[in-house]
Amino acid sequence: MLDPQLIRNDLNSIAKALDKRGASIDTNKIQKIEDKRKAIQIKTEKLQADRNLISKEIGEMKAKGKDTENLLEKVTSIKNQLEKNEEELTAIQQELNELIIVIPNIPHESVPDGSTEEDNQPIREWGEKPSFDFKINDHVDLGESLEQIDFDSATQITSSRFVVMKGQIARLHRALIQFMLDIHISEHGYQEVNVPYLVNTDSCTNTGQLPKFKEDLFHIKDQDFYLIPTAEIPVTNIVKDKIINDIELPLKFVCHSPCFRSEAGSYGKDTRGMIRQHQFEKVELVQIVQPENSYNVLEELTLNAETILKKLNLPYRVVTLCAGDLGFAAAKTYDIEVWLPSQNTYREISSCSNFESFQARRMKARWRNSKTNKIDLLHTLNGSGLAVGRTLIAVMENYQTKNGDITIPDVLQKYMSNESIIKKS
RNA sequence: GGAGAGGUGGCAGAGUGGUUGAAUGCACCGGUCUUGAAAACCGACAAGCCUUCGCGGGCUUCGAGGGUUCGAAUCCCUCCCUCUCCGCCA
Repeated sequence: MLDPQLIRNDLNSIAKALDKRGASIDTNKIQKIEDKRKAIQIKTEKLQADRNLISKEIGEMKAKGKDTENLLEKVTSIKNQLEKNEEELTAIQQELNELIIVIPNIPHESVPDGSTEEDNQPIREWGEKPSFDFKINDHVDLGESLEQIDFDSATQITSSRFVVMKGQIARLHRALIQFMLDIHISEHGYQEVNVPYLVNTDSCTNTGQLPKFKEDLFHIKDQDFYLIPTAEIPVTNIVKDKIINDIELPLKFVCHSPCFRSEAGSYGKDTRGMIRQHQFEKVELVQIVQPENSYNVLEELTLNAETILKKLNLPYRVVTLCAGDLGFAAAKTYDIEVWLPSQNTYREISSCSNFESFQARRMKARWRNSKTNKIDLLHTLNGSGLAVGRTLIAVMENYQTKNGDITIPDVLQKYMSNESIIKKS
């Protein structure tokens, strides 16, 4: 959520900034409702003050045993007016809130202009793309001929966009999770957390998935819970309604979790293989920081995610998302894209964002400055470190051999009984 | 699932209709004292919102929502959560 003060005082500059990301707001409508809100609120609070004063007086009179008939009459007429005003105020505050809650974050000044993926700005590349002296396969062909990836069974069990992994591939998948967690814990100083995979409406609203993107989520109707599309939701909401002392900051959390996405609206997209699934696993990095540090931390967090790819020796590049491609709550985002030989292109494997105070304001996550004793909103950041399914694909494709086996990256071998190759069993 | 108890400020814990946004203790912050620290003493100490250039003034909030009342932390209703015992269970 944007700062309500800003909305009140400088609506036009917000509109201008949002224009950059291709979002528009009806400034006239908002201004009109805001003006009305102000008038009604002032009037309502005046009436409340009057009522409080007289009620207090009645108490004093009664204590002295005096007659209160006059005062009661007076306060009754105030009460009737007040009820009407309070109703009106509630209604208009709600109307205003509904308008404000769907306004996306303002892009940071360093975010490049642009409206689509095409305008994203590559900022660095790492690693050497492998060259093969044989005809390469994609992960689907590799996995199926190894008989360790089974889409048919998954479809039978549930539906399309699910997968069954078996044997060494399943183990490799798990090894990747262990590896990622271990690096982030012991080399990058994150604390591991294990969180609920079902979350309530409030939590989803705080991080920005609701109310606007309900159709992307799986919803448990009976309980009004949602399956998490990312650990960002439960992990970030750890600081909901909290005031954190600055000596405890930054909070750095790493969390492995499954993620569930309905993928509504991506029907024709990535239908082959494990690129886009309804269920996948992810190791998520979350940092809760002081505002002045958040852009340095965005760089740090992105590098933390990149470290995994470096250690796996997978070629990748980092791009800065242009304003038009930014997610709803993000002020700035770096995407990390891994090289997929079968597609001869880079594919997103991590998205690292600074949300500034956008999420923190919604969840009332604040910190106390121990020098001034003042309270202020925190900044929140997160990024995948990394998406496990897509990392698995990248390993399979980049490490494939001529006869269809897969070499196990050195850093993963200790998680797989020191095996060095995945073969058909 | 059954029976009972309870949810109050950073924490602990008073408060059952009227000047209580809330006693008291602890923690935190400022000060006195001290070479320094501790102790002791003194003082300050919730958040959000509205209004104002500022000083200031006002409103709201005692799990959430509704109700009764001139007035609710306190009474009534619904929901959520926590704890204890029993049952069931990975």
